[in-house]
Amino acid sequence: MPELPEVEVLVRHLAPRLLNKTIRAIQILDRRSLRQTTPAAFTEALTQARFQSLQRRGKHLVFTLRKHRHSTPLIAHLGMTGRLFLAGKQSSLPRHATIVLGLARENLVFEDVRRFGGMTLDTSAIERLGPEPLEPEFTVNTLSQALARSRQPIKIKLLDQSVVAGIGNIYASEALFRARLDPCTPSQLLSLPELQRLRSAIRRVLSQSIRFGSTMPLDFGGSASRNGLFYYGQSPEHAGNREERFQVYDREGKPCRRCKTPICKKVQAARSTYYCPRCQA
DNA sequence: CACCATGTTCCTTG
DNA sequence: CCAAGGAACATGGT
Repeated sequence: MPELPEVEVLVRHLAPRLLNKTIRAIQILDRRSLRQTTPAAFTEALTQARFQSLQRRGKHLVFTLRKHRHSTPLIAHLGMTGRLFLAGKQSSLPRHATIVLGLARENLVFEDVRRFGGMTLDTSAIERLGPEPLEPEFTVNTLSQALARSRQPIKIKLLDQSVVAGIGNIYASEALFRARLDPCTPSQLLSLPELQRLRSAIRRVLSQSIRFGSTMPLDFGGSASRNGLFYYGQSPEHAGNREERFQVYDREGKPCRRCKTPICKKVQAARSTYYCPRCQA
């Protein structure tokens, strides 16, 4: 699930549903999902705390809770396979549920098959993030400065969360296709017009994907069998539309939508990059 | 069995 | 000190 658009849609879904609700009980089923804090400290800080706000920063969910007139931040990251959802108290927990925050009538469930994600009270990871790509702070100037001294391929640099926050492996390829840039271009060689195209392409593809919903409709589609667990983006028109949503990602060998040339795949920094060899020359 | 997967961090090397 | 590359983390799907 987790790149900026998916997290954003999830945040918009959860925020109004959590507002002013109080955590009554906490179950930590797998302490590996707790980062930089002990179960005791986590439970002590959050039990009887009330949800005041929920925002997104990069791929992180940032909850602000209120307890004894103090604000406590709670950070969640979904890693590769993390999910966060509200479920009725009577519904059974999924196999890989790791942390359950019990509210009055529902549970906020964190589940994570691979356990690359987690929750923490430590905000330091947030502070190291680069600008929010959809905010005015993300300018050609800041992008240019972040890339100026790097010879690394631009595709790899886009995955660096200190350059710009929230882009992952899917949207890095998608943004470069829309900007018509070769993923292998050394970052410092990008011209000003190219950087403008890249910034604009990043903003367009992220905004469009937020509008569209989740990139992982099948994950949510399976929720029906889980009785009561629900997610965003599970409307029928979202089923099986991965192919329509992406211009290049996971489309190796299929015709470029713009020029019909077969899409290529190559490995950079141990991750797959997809691109059109003609449009992105 | 082999390889691949939406992410991040830590260690090593230059 | 910094940039860059690679392994590690853990599990499931094809």
